[in-house]
Amino acid sequence: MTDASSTVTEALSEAGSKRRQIRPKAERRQQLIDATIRCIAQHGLSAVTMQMVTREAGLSVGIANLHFESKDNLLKETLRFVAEEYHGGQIEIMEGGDIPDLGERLDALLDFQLGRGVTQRQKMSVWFAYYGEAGARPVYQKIVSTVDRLAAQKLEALFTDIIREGGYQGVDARELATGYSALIDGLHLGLLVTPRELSKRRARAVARDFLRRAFPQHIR
Amino acid sequence: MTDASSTVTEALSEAGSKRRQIRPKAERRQQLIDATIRCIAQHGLSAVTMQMVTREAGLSVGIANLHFESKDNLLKETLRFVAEEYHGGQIEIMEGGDIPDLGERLDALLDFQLGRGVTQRQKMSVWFAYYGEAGARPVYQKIVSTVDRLAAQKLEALFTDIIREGGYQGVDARELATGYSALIDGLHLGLLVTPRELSKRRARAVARDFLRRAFPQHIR
DNA sequence: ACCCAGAATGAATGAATGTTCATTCTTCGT
DNA sequence: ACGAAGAATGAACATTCATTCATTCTGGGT
Repeated sequence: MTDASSTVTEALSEAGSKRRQIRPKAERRQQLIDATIRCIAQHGLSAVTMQMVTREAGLSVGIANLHFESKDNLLKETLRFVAEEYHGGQIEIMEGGDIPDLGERLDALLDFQLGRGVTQRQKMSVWFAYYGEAGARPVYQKIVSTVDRLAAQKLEALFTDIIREGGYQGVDARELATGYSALIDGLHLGLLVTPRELSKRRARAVARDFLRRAFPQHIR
Repeated sequence: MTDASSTVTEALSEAGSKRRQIRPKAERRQQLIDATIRCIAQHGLSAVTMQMVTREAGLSVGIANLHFESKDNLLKETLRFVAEEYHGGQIEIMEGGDIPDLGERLDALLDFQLGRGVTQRQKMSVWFAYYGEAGARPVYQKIVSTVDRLAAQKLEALFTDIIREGGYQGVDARELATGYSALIDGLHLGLLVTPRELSKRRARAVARDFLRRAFPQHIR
């Protein structure tokens, strides 16, 4: 800790050390996925290169093919990670034993979907970069479909509970869930492509409005 | 017309003639843009090459750089074309002197946005391919923002008229327009990425539901 | 103190791609 | 019929990038 060599090592590691470190496979994988996310957000999916990603991760080019077999695979795993993180977060809230009140649970969901800071914007970029390619790449479609379907079911279940609790008439949970999901996706798009026209604040207001119109007793 | 050489020429042109044809600049540009759209839809934006596009157009590689200076420019112009076509169509309907009844005009708009056949799917692919890159490419953001802003204004104006005509209370035209636009974008995404989960029929029903909830007297 | 399994490196390789331009060909006005 | 303007071609070039692998290095086990 206090001897000369470790001091040098730490100083170098902050500046861009040449010192080689051996770390477990799982850690390196995550490190590379995180770097990939940052690169996609900053340069766009089509401009991402292996050199760029490994440089961002502070590692050599060879290592990417050591832990992932190929660039294609790295990109695929990155999508899987982002998809599972995003949908996993939603699902946790929707199942949420944490929040017994259904109206509050809806609020928490909305906050998760349209809240957060810069990080969220990075994830959004990645999200839509893959959507853009999904039309031509069945692999991406499949990854997204899988997690998407589960989240859709949970949302429908939550809406069903709310409809029952509120005794709302003439409302179809499934259709409403489809609409709400699409609305959130569309708002994400707006935040990404025309941030000048659509503030995060207004996006939240729009989504809340949708929910209020459907479940007036539960929202505000 | 009836001599041997022209017969041969026509036969060859149907099979994939080597015969060189000179055409006006505007026509060649459109030909290349159309080919680009098909290539993006089929292979994804990141996989598109100049060879692919010019081959699809039945032309040589050199011609793309003759009419557009570079690949970047061809892609930019293709986005501009798709954006203007899509938003132009919407705007025409919304201004629509053709359809005096406001409810019917809404219906026509919805049909335009979620109707059409295979062609529409191609355009959607292109649309979202660019959205995916927009986060990292200000040029794309600008092209989309420009046409988007105009369409948003027209939609807000139409909603304002409908609100006045129906005497709807506590409804904000601007917020509703933002929500409706986002909903349509989200439904397009769903149609593109998870066509198995979301049929075009159901997408239309969801959008119609949104409008009915806001303007019950005007929709069905 | 020593060793070695395997983690990490990065120069080298070959394939793919955007762009150029010397050349060929078509069309149209005369 | 002829010639010039310029549209069209595609082989050649330079660059960029994913992938490989011979080599180096690290850290835990003995």
